[in-house]
Amino acid sequence: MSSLAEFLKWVPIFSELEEETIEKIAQVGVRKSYNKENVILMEEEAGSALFVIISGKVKISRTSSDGREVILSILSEADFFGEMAILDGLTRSATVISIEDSELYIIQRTQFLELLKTHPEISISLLQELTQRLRTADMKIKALTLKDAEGKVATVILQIADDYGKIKQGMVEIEKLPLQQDLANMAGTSRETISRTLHSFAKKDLVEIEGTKLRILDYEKFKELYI
Amino acid sequence: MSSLAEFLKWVPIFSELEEETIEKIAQVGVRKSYNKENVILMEEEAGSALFVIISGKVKISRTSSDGREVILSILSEADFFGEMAILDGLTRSATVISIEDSELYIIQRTQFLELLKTHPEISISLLQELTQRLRTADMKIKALTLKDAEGKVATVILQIADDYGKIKQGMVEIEKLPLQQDLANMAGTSRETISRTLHSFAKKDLVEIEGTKLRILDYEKFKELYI
DNA sequence: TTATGTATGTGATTCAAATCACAATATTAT
DNA sequence: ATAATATTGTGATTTGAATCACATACATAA
Repeated sequence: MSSLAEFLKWVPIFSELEEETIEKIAQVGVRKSYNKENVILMEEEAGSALFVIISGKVKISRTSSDGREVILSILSEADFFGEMAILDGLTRSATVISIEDSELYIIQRTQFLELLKTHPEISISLLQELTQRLRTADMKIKALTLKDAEGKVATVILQIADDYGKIKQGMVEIEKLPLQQDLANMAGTSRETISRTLHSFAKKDLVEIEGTKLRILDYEKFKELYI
Repeated sequence: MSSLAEFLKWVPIFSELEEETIEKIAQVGVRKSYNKENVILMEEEAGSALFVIISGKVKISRTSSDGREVILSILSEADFFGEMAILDGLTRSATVISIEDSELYIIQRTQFLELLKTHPEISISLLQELTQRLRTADMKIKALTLKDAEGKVATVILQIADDYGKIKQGMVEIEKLPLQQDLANMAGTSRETISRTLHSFAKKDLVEIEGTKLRILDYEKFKELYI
């Protein structure tokens, strides 16, 4: 089994498939590397493909006419994107930029649609993934609508922790917190508010900050306080 | 063909199916009527089913601990809800309340999953619908993050117009605008801000308000100004 | 019809958070 | 190592929109 196929087995939407099918998938796409801060996809761009992240991290964002940015999500290893344009044929609604050196596996639209047709079980996994994303989006809308700055920041921290936090002796540790400006663009606040809020969390002994690491000292309590 | 089946043919996720399949679907569910302002589903409730709106309107909302409400969407005839809990098996994340007398068609989880298995083409339509919802959610997140009150109100007005506005001599008319408090809960602003903003739009000759009707005088211009 | 509740309009006030401004650190390149 | 650049911290000020407070208009029921 090729190493690419080994990897694809870990991608949720493919994990239910038989080995031979995965081997086939490992042949229809191409690998491509991107340096940090490279634009992978542009808003309004036509043409479509499914992108699976082999390694690295990317941010999905939308930008306003005056240049301000909202980061809709940060994706990493085994996550995928590009499925919306494939499914409804409309142009891309967001920009994708690598925030670390990244390697992607790219499957063209037609090949992916073919896969969907021949392997309906992929649809089910996809439906589950989209459902999950909708739940997250709804949660974000709720936070943006009802919570104050502190609550919004907490929501973003919790989301990052869920996505790639590691549990270390009862605490949840985020190895490498995004830049404050990126956190601000995720939370819908200003960079200064992120700085002040993180320090206020630390003063309340809810988190511990050490360089670029952030530890949530009592995850359950933190969640309860701000969800 | 039963009148219920006639109706189901118009529901996007079923529209691709053969007549006999639709007849079958028309037999596995039950019809149920709800008066205005009835709670149809509660947040955190377990158990699941797919609900298709035969007539009427419902609002999907989430409520904070202090009672403030975000309206995530308003659905009407041929729209459906409840698919998230079915697909991922988690509890409901939102409350559904009728805002008009409504009639719903309810298909239980197991029956619906069975349908999905035997008719994979439903998955594709479902994927398209969820994709559409994700696009809308992302747009909302962008608006809530980047736009000022005026922009948020405009976004909500445009969304309502897209959902059930009617084109009348070049203008887009919304027959029955929701209450200002509901608009506020959709836009993430206060009721007073809705009142002031709508009047400001009217003063700028962007819209015309007549009782409960709202006409967007130049839809394209309005869109361009605020999207 | 009158009254009783519901929804809307609008000024005045308050307040949370954005913005501004700049110092203090970190990080990266030369 | 030193300079150059990027990131973070923090006070002071401004500002947009929430809140408060109440008048007016509109529905619905008695």
